[in-house]
Amino acid sequence: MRIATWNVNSLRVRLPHVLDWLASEQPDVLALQETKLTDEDFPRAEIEAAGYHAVFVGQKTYNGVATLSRVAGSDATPGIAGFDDPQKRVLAATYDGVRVVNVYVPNGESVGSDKFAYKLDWLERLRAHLRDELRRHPRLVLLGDFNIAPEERDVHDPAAWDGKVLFSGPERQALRHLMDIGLHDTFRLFEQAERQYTWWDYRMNAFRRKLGLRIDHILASDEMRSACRSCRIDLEPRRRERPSDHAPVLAEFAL
DNA sequence: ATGGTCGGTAACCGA
Repeated sequence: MRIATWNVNSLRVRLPHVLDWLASEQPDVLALQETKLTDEDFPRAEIEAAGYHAVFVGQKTYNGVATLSRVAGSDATPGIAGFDDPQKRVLAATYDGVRVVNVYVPNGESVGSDKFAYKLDWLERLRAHLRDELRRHPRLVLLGDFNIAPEERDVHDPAAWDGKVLFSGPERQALRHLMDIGLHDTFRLFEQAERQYTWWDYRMNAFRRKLGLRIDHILASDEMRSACRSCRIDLEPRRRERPSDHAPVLAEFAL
């Protein structure tokens, strides 16, 4: 079972890239973030023509998540239980007994801002929610744009990013705290080359200069960790014309 | 040198 995540930064603009990537990589599940469109504008027909089912929860202009899949998902559940958040950032569904939780974690704007406080609060609510989900679903994958680089090796210049949003102490601690419930970074289960990132600022030729951060993750429960066989970042879509600022991440599970 | 580039939407906000 191949499970992937990709922040597309507007599904309307990136649909050709997504359709090409589905054809070339043929993931069983692809979690998309920042679709930036309402449910009525979701390109369902184009996705289905490519042989994929879709569940989605979106809004105008901002946020929005969608999960595409070869087989239809069941028990699709938007949001975090008990948290009436108008921002559409979470969508869970079950595929062949695997609970897949697709998240677009708040960006946080800058350390100390209101949006930063929202990000930390949001992560704590997600943690409580996932603890319950894990009890019900031992086979669980939590994936998406976390807007947090876990370690120094996930940042092109850790000294410059020290204390900055996406790499600040409170954010990294919140991510560790979330992973403490029993979630494992599939990327780090395997030997990886150095300086591998999933996001590069559009400005200053950051991608060409390899100035990135690894902020998109595929986390696996204990049972799914045991089944995980690989995890890699695909840079090919980021090299194309008019790319998303994020690259897709793909993990393979022996299921 | 505190900028820079995108996307969405219609003067800027969010990332």
